[in-house]
Amino acid sequence: MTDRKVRVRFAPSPTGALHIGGVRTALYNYLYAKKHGGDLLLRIEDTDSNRFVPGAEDYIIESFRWLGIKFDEGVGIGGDHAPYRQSERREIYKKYVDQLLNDGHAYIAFDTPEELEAMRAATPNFQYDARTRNQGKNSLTLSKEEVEKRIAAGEKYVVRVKIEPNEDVEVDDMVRGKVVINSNVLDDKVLYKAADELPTYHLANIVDDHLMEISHVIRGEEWLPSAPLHVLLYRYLGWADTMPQFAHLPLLLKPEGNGKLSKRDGDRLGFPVFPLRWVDPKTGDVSTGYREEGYLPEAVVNFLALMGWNPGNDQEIFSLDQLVDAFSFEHVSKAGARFDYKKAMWFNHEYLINKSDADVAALFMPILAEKNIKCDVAAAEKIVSMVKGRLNFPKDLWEETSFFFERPTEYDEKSLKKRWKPESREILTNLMDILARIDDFTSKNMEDVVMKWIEANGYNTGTVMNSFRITIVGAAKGPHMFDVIEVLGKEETIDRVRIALEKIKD
RNA sequence: GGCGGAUUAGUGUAGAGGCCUAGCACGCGACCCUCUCACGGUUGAGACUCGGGUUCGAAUCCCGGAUCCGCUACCA
Repeated sequence: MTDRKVRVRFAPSPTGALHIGGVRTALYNYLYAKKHGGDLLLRIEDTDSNRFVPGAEDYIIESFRWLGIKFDEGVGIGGDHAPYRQSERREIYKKYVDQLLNDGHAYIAFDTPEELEAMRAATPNFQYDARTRNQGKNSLTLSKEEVEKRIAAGEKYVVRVKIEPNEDVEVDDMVRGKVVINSNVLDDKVLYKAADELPTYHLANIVDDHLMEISHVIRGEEWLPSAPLHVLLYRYLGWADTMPQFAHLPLLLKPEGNGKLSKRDGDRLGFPVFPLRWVDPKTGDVSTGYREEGYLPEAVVNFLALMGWNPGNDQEIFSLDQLVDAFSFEHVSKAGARFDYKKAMWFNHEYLINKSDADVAALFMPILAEKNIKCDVAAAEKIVSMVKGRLNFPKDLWEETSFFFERPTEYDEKSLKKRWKPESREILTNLMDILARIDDFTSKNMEDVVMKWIEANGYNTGTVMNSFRITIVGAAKGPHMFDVIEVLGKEETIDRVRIALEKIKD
C-alpha cells in the first residue's frame, strides 16, 4: 500500500488496571512494528476527565516494562511528537475542530442530555443524523446570531460531525478484508465537548494518529463499527491519502459462558486478568496480577501471542524475538478466542522446566529466606534440579521441597495404607544398619549397596523403597530416594527412619 | 430492535476444492518408564453450526437460517 515507515501505537485510557486483552493488543502492535523495523508509541487517551484514575498510567508503563515490551516513543519516553497525553493536546484538537466547522463537516449542537433523551424516547431507533438533526438545537437549525449569543452566554455545547448520507464507506481491514457500510447508519458523533474543552475519542484518535504519522492502526474488534466514521473523518480533514491501514483484532472471551473476558471471571475461576497486582484507589479492591502469581513474563507473552494468532505450523514455544520473526496478520484469526487459562499455566510450566537450575534456584532463595531457612545456593540448585519438572509456579517450590528442610510431622494416611506393609518395620530397622555402615554417602553408591542388599534378602523393591520414602518424605511422593537422602545426609536420614518407626503404628 | 463481525473436538488452533480415514497443543482417560509423585514416551475418547446450492468432488466457494460476539453515550 504505502512505503512509509511502519509506526503503530498502543493507546490505552488510564481508567484502571490494564486488561490482559489490552496487553495482547499492545503485543501485536509491538510484533508488527518490530517485524517491519518500525516504531511503537505509547499514547495515553485521557479525554474523559470523569473516568480518569490516578496511578493507572504508571501501572501501564510498569506492566510493559515487566513484560519486556519496549516502546520507542510516547509517555514516559518522549519523542518528536510530544505531548503524548491527550489531555495535554487541547489546543491541537481545537484547531481541527475549527477546520471541520469551517469546511462544513461539523456543526455546533446545544441539545441537553435531557433533550436528547426525549428525542430517543420519541422515535424508535433514534440517532442524531441527516434525517433528525433538523429537530435539534444546533448551528444548522439556529441562526448564526442565536448560536453566537448562546456561546457568548457560556452555554455548553458540543461539536458533531456532519455525516453525509447515503454513501458506501469502505474499510480495508488487514484481518477481515473489505468491510462496507452505508453512511446512513452512522450517526453524527460528538467530536468535541466545550464543557471540558476536550475532544472525544473519535476526533482525538484521528488527529493524533495523523500528526504522529501512524501507518497502521491495530486495535480491538470493538472499534470495527466506528472504523467507517474514522475513514470519513480522515476524508473530511483532507488526510485520506495518508490514512493508516486498519487491523481489528478478535476479542478475548470468557473461559466459559457468554461474553467478553472480565475481572469477575478471573476471581471466579482463579486466574489473573491483569498483568500486575492492582488496588482500586476508589474501592480498595485488590486484584492479583500475573507477575504476583508467579507467571514468567516470557510465558505470558508467548501464551498471549497464541490467543488469536498462530504461526501456521505446530510450533508453540516462542521467544519474543521469534514471535517478531513469525508474526503476520495472515494468521490472525477473525473469531473471538475463549481465554484458556489452563493453557497459560502450561506455558508457565514449560518455561520453568526450561530454565537453568541456577535460574530456578534464584527464584527459590527468597522463598527459603521467607521461611527463615538457611541454604546455600549450591544446595538449592541441587534440590531444585530434582523437582523442576513438577512446577507450574515458583510458589510450588516449597510444597515440592519442604521435606528437604523439615522432618515430616505426620505421615500421609493414603500412602501408608497403600505402601506400608507388615514387614516394613523389620526391613527398615535392618536398612538403618546398612545405611549406618556406608561411608560413601552418595546417591549412586548407596543405590548400589542397598539394591544388592534388597536382592540378597529377596525383598520386594517397591515395599522397601516406598516404606523408606514415607519415613523420609512423609508421603509416597518426591524425587529419586537416594538423591534425597544424599542431600539429607546419613545422620538425618537415620534419625528420620528411627522417628518414623516410633510414630507409625503397624 | 438496527448495523457490523464471526462460526473446525471441552478449549486454543491447522486446514485456502481432491493430499482429510480432518493434523497439532492444552485438558481428560489408558499404557509404558519407574521405589512414589512428577517429567518423558505411546495411545484413547472427542469437531468441520444447520439447510440449500455450485462442482465429477466442499471443512474449504455462493445463498439462507441458527447461534455467538461487538457497536448502537457529551466512554474509550
